[in-house]
Amino acid sequence: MSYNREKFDQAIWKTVSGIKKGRVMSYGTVARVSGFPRHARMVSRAMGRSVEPLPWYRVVRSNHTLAFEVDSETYRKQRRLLEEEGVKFIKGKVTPVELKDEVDLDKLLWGTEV
DNA sequence: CCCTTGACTATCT
DNA sequence: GAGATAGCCAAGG
Repeated sequence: MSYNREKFDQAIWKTVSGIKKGRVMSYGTVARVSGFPRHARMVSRAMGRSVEPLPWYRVVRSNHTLAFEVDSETYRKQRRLLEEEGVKFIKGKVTPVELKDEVDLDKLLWGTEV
C-alpha cells in the first residue's frame, strides 16, 4: 500500500484503538497490520496527529521496552498507565497480562494478535 | 535537492 | 545481553 498521510493516519489510529486493555503491540507490528510494513518510525507521528485520545501507551518497542528514556517523565507516565492495566515489567520489559511471572519473554506472543 | 532526525528493527559482535 | 551497525522512510529545514 502506497503511503498517503490521511490513509496512513486513519489506519494507524484504528489499529491502536483496537489494542485491548492490558495488551501491547510494537510499533512495527502496528504499522504492518495497518497495511504499511516498514513504517514503524511513522507510527508515533500518526498517533501524535490524532485529535481523539488513543491508547498510545500500549505501543512499545519490539524488544518489549518502552521507547522513552527511562528517567523521563513520559516513560514514567507510560509505565504507570500500563501497570494500572495489569501489565507487568520484568527487568524493564513489558509482559502482557494473564501471563505468569516466570515466562520466557522471548517466546511471548504479542498481546494483540493480528 | 541534500541532509538530518526520529516514540523503530533486525542482525552482528 | 549490551553495543554497534546498517536498513528503514516520511518530514522538515
